[in-house]
Amino acid sequence: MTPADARAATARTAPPLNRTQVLTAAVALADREGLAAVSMRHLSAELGVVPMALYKHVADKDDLVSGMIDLVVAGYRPPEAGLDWREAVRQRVLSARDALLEHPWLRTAIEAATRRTPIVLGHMDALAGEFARGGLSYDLVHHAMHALGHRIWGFSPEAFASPPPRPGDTAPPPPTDVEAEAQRAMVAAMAQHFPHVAAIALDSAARSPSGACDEQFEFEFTLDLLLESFDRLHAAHWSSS
Amino acid sequence: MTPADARAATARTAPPLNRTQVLTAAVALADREGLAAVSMRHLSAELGVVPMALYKHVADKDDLVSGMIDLVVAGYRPPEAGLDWREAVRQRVLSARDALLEHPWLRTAIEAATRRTPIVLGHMDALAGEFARGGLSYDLVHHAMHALGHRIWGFSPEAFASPPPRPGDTAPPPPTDVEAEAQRAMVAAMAQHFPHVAAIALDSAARSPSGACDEQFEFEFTLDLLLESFDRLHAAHWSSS
DNA sequence: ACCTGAACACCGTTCAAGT
DNA sequence: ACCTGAACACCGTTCAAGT
Repeated sequence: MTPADARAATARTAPPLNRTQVLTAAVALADREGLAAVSMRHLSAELGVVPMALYKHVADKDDLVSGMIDLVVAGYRPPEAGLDWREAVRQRVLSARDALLEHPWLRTAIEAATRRTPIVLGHMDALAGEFARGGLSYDLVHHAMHALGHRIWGFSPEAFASPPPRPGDTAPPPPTDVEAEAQRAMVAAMAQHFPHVAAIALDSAARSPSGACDEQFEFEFTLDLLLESFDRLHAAHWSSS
Repeated sequence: MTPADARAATARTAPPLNRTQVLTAAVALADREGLAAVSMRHLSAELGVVPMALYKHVADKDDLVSGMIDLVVAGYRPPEAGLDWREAVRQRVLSARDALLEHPWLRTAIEAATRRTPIVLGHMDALAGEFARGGLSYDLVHHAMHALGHRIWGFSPEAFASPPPRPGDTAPPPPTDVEAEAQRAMVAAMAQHFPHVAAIALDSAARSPSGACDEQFEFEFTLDLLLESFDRLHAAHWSSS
């Protein structure tokens, strides 16, 4: 079905496109096929419309991606009222993490983002506000936000973990015997050349039966480590001037 | 000058291209015009060669970028021998940071990278090795690496800072009077809608005369905060099993 | 107000061919 | 062994035109 056909089929009944529809479709497309699949041309085809039609609702590609981020970030849940600042920050960050697990493309999108929208600023402000209401000086709040880094958005920097699988990828076929043998050799070579990385992997495997690093545990552990550090600095009468 | 002309001009004297030349030229191009300018076509034109010629020295675009990262990471300086583990980690991370300041595109490249090369694994292993030689359990080393996150590569996650200027961008023209007025209004609106972000900016400006956040100080402060946390967990007899 | 069509200046990568 | 040329299937975005 060409865009013209699709348009003709719905010309009488369908209301004109609007920004929310475009962004919602973009998010759904990214969820399904990954961020790389979200091109102006692919997205427009999905909406039964010519590529240039999108430019009425979105300034350009950058604005489209910003809008997708906003749509998700706007859904972060605020914490219950009356919580201790540590717990309030914890809940905000874990809520961000929930959204991220639903939308795996969000990590890449945020890392590549170049604009600071009001919604995004609002999230940062809310988080800074929790610290400030807890009595931390703005100097310490500043340092705390930097130390949290991308955990603010619900993910830790992926310097150590392997890259996540993308939805577009097909599952790898089961290894043949010679491939399995080659893999064993690889692991042995790894252990020889990178003994500490190998030791960490072994230790981690021994700790969790699944063999993989427990990402959720790791995230919460590091988050709590940071919160404790801020608390300690705060308790040490870290002063603002 | 077309690629053919360039080739003809040097056909007798120039030796054939090799991988190192391709990667070095790619790094220089990225330093000069930003990572976005490093396309197979642009790079090949710069080398006086047809795009497909690069594929003899590089598997594909991903391999090209991996090679660029390797070239820089291979230049990270190892710390002096006999240092305390905390100081050794500190020096490795600060050396990574030096390289990053020379190559601003490195942050984006590492964040987008999908392959784990031996050179990159080697850096992670060296860092994990410093912790391990300090007597930390591999479980704690694992957590420490996660907490360091992208600081391993010399940058902190840019969740709070504004995106860095790209070499390709032209400097903005000086603001006219009405623009300056509009900017003042923006700042006032910021302070109203995002009071905590504004307070942090004000506090930071009061602290450093330049008005901007002192990135280097911030980086080292957070790095030291993390190192202290690991040390404390270590001293608390954090056990491995 | 919203969508279309054709065009422009780009991409990465294939294949078969040259020297 | 290394480089070329033509082609394919894509991009984002412009401009002028339709309804």
